[in-house]
Amino acid sequence: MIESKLAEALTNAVKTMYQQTVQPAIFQIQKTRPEFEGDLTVVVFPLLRLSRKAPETTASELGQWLADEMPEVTGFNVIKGFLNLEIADTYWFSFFKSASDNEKFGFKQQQNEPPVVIEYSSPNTNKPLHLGHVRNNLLGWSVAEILKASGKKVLKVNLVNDRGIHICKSMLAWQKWGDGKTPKSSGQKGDKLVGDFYVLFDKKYKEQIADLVKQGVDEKEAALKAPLILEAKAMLVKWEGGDEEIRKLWKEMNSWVYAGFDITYRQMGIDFDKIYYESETYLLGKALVNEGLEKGVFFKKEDGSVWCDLTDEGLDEKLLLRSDGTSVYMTQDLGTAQLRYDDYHPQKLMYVVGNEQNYHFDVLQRVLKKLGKSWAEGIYHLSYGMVELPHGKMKSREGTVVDADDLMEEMAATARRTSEELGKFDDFTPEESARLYNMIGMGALKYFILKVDPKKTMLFNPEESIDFNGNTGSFIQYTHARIRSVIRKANAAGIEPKANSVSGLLLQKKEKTLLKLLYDFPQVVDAAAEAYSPAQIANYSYDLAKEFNQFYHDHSILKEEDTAKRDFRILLSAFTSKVLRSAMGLLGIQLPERM
RNA sequence: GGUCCCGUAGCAUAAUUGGAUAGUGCACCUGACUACGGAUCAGGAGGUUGCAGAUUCGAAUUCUGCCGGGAUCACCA
Repeated sequence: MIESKLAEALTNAVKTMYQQTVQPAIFQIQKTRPEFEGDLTVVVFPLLRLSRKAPETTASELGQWLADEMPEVTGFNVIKGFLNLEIADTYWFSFFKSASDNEKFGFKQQQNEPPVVIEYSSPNTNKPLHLGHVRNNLLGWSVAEILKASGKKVLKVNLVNDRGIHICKSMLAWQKWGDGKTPKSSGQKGDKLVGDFYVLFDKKYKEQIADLVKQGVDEKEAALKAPLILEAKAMLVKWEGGDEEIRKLWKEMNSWVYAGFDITYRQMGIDFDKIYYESETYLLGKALVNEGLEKGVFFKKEDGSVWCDLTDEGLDEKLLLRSDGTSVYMTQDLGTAQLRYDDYHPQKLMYVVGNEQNYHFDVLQRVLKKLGKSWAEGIYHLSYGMVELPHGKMKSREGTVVDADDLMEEMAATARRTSEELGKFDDFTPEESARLYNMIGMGALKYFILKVDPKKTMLFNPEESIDFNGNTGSFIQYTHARIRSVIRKANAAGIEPKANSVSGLLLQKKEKTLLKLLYDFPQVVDAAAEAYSPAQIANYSYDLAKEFNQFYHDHSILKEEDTAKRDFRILLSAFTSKVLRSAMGLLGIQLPERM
């Protein structure tokens, strides 16, 4: 890499000219802004204490040194405290030759070190997936892929919340009013069917509360005493007691939900290496709590409830076991964390969970540390912002929840409409066009969501839907399709150039900026992995596509008469399409040959 | 009220992590070889980066205090 060579040369320069010994890392070498001449820029302000000279003088001296010492440096200019360096075309060409054929360009080999376990999705089995899950799923999947690309071993895991009072509510409603309805008998998707019964429960429960209030019962008390909620609680006790009939129903209804989730996940294009179920792990937490009691790091109150005192760390006391001995959310998460650690001994335990749970994960880590689990240090909560609608948050009560399946279908339908308006492709079979519209719709959706910095709250406007023009997934897909079209044409004309035959050319301006941008890709992957940010990959992809379009606009490719230039441009285009595919692949977005 | 997060053009967003004149898209104007694919390209207009201080060669970015928005502080998950 040229940057490290420059840093090394600068280290020598400082040693020789200014008699100072420094680490190469102190040199700030960045891309030269397009409005200035040059390729790379050294910021000299931090070096003034070494040179004890004016910024311009220091920059000139260092620039001269580099120009003398490094054949790659063909020129330099100084503006204020910025030393702009020109890098030889031969350097960029040699990069081009070494990288353009490499399918894995930008991807590191897997390092031999403990894995990263990343949990995402984490659905409840009482309702279908919605827009919030979509952001979660896309984010988790993409971060996992980016980490893999940066050389990490990664395990994607899902934790399904398949037990608890909320599940019992759906079950109870189905028992009472379901008439034996199944996904098969009704033709309804399993998660939707179960979700409907959850909603039905809520409706009937509210009616009961209202009746009680009419009879003069206090509203809070009514909520606790309504027959339906008592039944649901009784059912939960039965479930925990292993009641056969209840367990059977529970298994069946959950299986409907899983079949429904599978369809949604498949359509979304996400997957998991392992699925944990809370019903299988919730007991482990209790053992940990007992361990803490024995060690004296937790304490029991008079009513029998167990707590962890975090007041000396600026937090509150945290409940770990109810007075009746049943476990709470925290208890379960302690258990699953331990299990996950035992399963994989990971270097990092990541949780992709909304920022509403920041406090929960802060507490989780602290409690585990109190238990003396040194691996708790590796817990990382990848906290992301909520998705809001123009009128505010999604509220199931107000019917403003955006269903994941509906959304994806709508996206594909919009893609179809747009394509038809533009009058494309009569020669596609129905299957081919369906695949394409799906690819475009999902690409738009994924890009729209992933281009936003994870930690930011984002706004989603269903009416305006998602753009297909400008900074969008479709723009990048279109760019790719156009490149592929050029290459098809070239191949059809019998032109199939090889990278190592390219030589003796000078880079045109747009060729150079494009090539330099391609050169950046590996660093972008690293930075995105470091920051857990698919948004950085999305922004890079957009810049790259935009840059290519400018190049494409300014220069002829196939019509270029100088065959050496023509061949180079074909290869440069092919290289671009490859990197676009790699980058967008990290976001789970496919790029079509035609669109 | 305590703790944490966020305020960038009408809207949506970026800024190489403290670097040059704060980029980009949508929407709005104006243009583009009679298209190697116009879902494209070029140009215009739009900003006191919520406000006020502090730190320094240099601040959207760090610190302090306000203002505004959100989350959380459950024997819910």
